[in-house]
Amino acid sequence: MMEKLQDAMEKYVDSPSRLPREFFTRDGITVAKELLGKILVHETELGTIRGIITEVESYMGEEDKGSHTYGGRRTERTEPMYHIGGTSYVYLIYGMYSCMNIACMTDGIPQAVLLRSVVPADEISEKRMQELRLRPINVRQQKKGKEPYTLDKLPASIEKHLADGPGKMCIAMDITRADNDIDMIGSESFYVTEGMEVKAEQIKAGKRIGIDYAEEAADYLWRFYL
DNA sequence: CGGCTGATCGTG
DNA sequence: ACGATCAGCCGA
Repeated sequence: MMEKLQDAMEKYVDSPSRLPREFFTRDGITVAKELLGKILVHETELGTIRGIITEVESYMGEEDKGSHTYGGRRTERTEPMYHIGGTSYVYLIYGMYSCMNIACMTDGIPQAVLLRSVVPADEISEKRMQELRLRPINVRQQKKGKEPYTLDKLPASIEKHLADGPGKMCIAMDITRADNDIDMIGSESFYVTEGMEVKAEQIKAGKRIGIDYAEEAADYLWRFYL
């Protein structure tokens, strides 16, 4: 596939280092907090897309009632969570959206960080995110017989909420189940790099979203955001 | 801004 | 049957 000149130039001018294995082979809370401000990079059909990570959640293994691995549920779906730190776990939620996590710790310990939100790291990434977000919305517009939206006429749902949720983030960065169970330390097209400096006092904490069934674990402050 | 609803399908 | 969700619509 041809690499666009713009991407080649960006890499030449600015190629921050990729996070190493040791970054991810730590506990899910430490990794979650430290991922804030780092850059998620996906090289797609549209070109390279870079997002600054601004919101994450920790899922803490077989004892965590909020986790897919609660009680030791090791199935075909949850298998990537059991893999070594730095492995992606992308799954389908509500039949139509993807959610992306990065496994932590070593093999056999299913802790992970759910990536919930990013903001574009540069102008070209923002454009590409907008284009990707337009697609499913315009499919619906088409069905309703309405005019499709364009980059010049973005709906409010994209203008104000480009990638601020796990499903929206995956659409904006073209992350699908094709990106599941990938070792992000070695991948040429899907990885995390150093990003902006984040001080401890910039990190806020809150309850995790959408796990009301998790009893006492629903109240743990394992959601972190800038 | 907060609340509500329908959409949609792999998983166990 | 059930979600680690979202867009669009409504009312304040």
